[in-house]
Amino acid sequence: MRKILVTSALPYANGPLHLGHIIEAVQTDIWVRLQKMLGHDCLYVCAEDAHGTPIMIRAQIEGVTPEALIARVAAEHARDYAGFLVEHDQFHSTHSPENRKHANAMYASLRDAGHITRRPVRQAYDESAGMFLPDRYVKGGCPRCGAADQYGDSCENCGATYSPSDLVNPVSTVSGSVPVWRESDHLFFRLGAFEEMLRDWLATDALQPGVRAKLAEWFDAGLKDWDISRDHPYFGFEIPGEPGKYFYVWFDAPIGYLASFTALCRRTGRSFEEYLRPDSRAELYHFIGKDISYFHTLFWPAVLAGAGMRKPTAVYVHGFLTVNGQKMSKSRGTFITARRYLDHLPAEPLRYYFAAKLGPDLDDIDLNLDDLVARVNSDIVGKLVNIASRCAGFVARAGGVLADRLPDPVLYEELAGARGRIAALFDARDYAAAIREVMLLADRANQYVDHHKPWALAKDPARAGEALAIATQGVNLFRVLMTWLAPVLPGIAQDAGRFLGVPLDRWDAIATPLLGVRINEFRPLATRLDRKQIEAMLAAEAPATPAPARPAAAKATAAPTQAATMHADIKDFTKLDLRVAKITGAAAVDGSDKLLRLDLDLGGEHRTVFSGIRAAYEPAQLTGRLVLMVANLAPRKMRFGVSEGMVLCASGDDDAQGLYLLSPDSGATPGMKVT
RNA sequence: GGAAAGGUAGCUCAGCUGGUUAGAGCACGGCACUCAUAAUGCCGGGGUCGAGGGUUCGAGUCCCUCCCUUUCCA
Repeated sequence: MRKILVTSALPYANGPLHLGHIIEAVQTDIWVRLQKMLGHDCLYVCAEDAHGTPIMIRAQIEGVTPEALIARVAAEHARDYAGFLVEHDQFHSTHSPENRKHANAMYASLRDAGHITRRPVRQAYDESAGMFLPDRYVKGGCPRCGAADQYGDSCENCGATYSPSDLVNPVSTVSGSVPVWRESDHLFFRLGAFEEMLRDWLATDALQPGVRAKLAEWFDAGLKDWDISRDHPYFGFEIPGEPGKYFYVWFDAPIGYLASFTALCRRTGRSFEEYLRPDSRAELYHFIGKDISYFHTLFWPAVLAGAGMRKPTAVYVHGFLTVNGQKMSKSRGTFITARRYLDHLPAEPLRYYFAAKLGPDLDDIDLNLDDLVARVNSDIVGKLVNIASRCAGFVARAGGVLADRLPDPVLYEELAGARGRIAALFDARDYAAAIREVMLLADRANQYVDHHKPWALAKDPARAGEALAIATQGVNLFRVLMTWLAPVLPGIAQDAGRFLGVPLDRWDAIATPLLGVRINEFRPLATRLDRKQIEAMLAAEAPATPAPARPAAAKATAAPTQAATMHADIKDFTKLDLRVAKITGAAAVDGSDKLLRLDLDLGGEHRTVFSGIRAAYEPAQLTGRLVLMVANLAPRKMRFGVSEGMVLCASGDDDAQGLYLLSPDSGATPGMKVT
């Protein structure tokens, strides 16, 4: 039995999943489900990618610990994957004991074998925040075209690439201060030592032609050492024997595959060694997007080999997702999170649509929303499910039991006999070709029913048996087709299995038709999509990622809140002294189940405020975060002391909707006026 | 800036190493049928294959230039 271990890329734990994540997860999930149906021992593992500066900073902005942030995001991710019927055998985290153990051990192997070197790196340093700044956290003018407000690695205006020190008037996006340049020692992985091994690996069919070409370019450019350490403060694993230095997030991220698998092994009693030792006969596949092929086709195999483990059997790279022909865009409303999609539409149509467009190579995939509706309605409802729907009545009226034999075994074999070919197309990840073939055969089934007209036969009591036979043939053709789509449409396949009285979970089960058995009442297996659902989704505000202020784009359809009833003039507004404040301390108030006592720094001035947010926030989460406050609210004497202002929160009509502190964007400092 | 992939009917896509009148599904028009979630079947209109050059007896398919789209660049 083939033993197969499959991964898809780890989602980063600083934000929600969007459809770009989902297409990869769906591609992987379909492949895994196929292998399982074929009878192989196939496992699908994934994990949260939980380390790095962006997580640390995001947590600061939200006023929570990194651990709390990644726990929350992990729960959201798990919910969204489940919503799209993506079934992991193990879902873990890079911030786990297993990952620390593997990262340390692999690093030690590399170091002991002489693959690690050390040299100083000059990097932007934010003195007020006390941290080194990744390129993306320095902004400034492009040194080539002069465009303002560009990231430290490349210019979005002219496409130039450079380093942060080249920027004109660089600014830290963490604190808004001007960064200085500081040197510190970094650890490097010496990739060049693995060139020959990588070239050999490249010669196998582990990689698609497009990826190979890309690799050849990298070889030509010369393999550079890879910087795998970052200095304190950093959210990650401290490197053994290197106080104050941490593994770079991209070093321990792919190791997360192994950590997740280790957790699975412990849970199920499998042998990690059997899969990862250099001479393992198990297969290891990574599904990834083309943006991270560098990490997976150079560093990762080299790290594995350097640590005495096997290399991946293959890395399968897919293209990017565009929506309606364009890059997903927040301002156009086409930046679609998984949650937003699921709030308005069912998952399986999208799984089908992605499958119908996914090929074996790196082409980008376009999600055309009108096409989605048309295609799903006509293929799934109009063609496929229709076969069962139109035949079920004849079987039911004849007593609910299928005929004892097929009237057209040749046609049955014509369809069922294609199973090897279709499995091969799915296996080669040419889902689009597989779907085309299945739908062509679905047409044959509808033609068959149409040609033999069971409804005419059923009218003649003497020929009622013939009508049942035709319907039996139709139901069996449906079973064949639905089996093939089970990896793509697992929920519908499960319902179809209930209708047929047998599960559609084995690819070869269709070698023999279903005869002489009772089947169950037919219930609609899929409903049509309505373009209105698409429109509703596009109109919905993307949660958690408010669109940038752009009045012209504001939808007139946005429901006005009841607050917009009374006008305040500018004088009313200027009476309020709104300020940015930093919480320097927070504690529960004895004798009150609602209040927290907050110590606030207003840029030199200190205030104490009692705030009724105890139900929504743990005091420990709050220290250090920035909030907005009304600084000139008349002091109010309370039982517990004097409250010298009020912090601002958003809330719904009732407590159940929660309470949310307001924060300024990064860059604001305590004491700034809000106007 | 360097590089890759793509530009084929209104829409989404097939067209392998160049070879008879360029295909499918959807949409559209006509007919048929009524079992089925207004589903299905049959027939049909519709493309100077991004533009321009070139190689060839012959190019959507090879070469060059340009335009557009998407993506990647440790």
